[in-house]
Amino acid sequence: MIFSMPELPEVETIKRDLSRLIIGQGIEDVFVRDDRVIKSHKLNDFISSLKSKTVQGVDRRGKLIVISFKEGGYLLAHLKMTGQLIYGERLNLKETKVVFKLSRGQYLNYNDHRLFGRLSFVRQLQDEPFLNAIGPEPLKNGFNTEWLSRNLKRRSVSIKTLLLDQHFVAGIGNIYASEILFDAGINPLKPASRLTKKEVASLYQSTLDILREAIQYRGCSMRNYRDASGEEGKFLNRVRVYNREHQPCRVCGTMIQRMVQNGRSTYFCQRCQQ
DNA sequence: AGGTCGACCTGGCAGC
DNA sequence: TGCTGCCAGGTCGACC
Repeated sequence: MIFSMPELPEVETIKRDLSRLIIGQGIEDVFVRDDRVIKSHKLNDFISSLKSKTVQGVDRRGKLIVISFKEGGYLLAHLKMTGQLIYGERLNLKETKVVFKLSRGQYLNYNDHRLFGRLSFVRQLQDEPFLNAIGPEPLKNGFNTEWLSRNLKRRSVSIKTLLLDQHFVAGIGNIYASEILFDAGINPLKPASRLTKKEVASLYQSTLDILREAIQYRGCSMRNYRDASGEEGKFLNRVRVYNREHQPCRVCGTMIQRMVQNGRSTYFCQRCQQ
């Protein structure tokens, strides 16, 4: 079993594919096979709110997929670690938790092996607390060296831990946090407030470079995600440090190390990230 | 209020 | 073989 571990680049890839596939389609029926994935208070409300709605847009905020409807309201999907949105024929797997029947005879399947992910329907985006609380999009204008420099100063936690904090900046997860810090040449243990001006500039540039490269390669592991072109995420072949403990650094040959920060694995090169 | 840690889940896998 | 316990990681809430 291969999982996707969706972070910003993976969710962005899903968003782009779904935009192409489901905009304009109506939801004819909703089959909930496990109501634990539905965040709304009442299951019947969730189903009746979505039936007969027509998809107007598919967007992304951080790692959250936001599907909007012509009639108003939003379907929010947070895939957490093992959630998948798969378009095509109706699936009947053990991990298929919700199935949407669409108007062109195809289906949108929500799979979630470990049940961490959640679907919800909200009338307004403000009704979702997560959306009100998360930080800026790293690939948009509000995120820049001045903003970083100003906000890093206030935080004493390690820079790796801070990059994972969705309230600080949206969309970065455990894989890309390690990759970004390696690319920037910054030690993951360094307190955010102690980054030099030069390191802040590197962090900004590496965040953009790594996330853009990952999106270009369709993320890390979308092997179970089917789209019209049948492509898979290929960024895992390009990671510099993630999951590469005891393997040589691609830059200097030093063995990549793994350590645990706040219960999460961090991969880094001791020599390149002083 | 910032920081830390366990809970939520399931299955693969190492070790005995 | 079969058991135990660790590991994967996003987010929330409890606690200091």
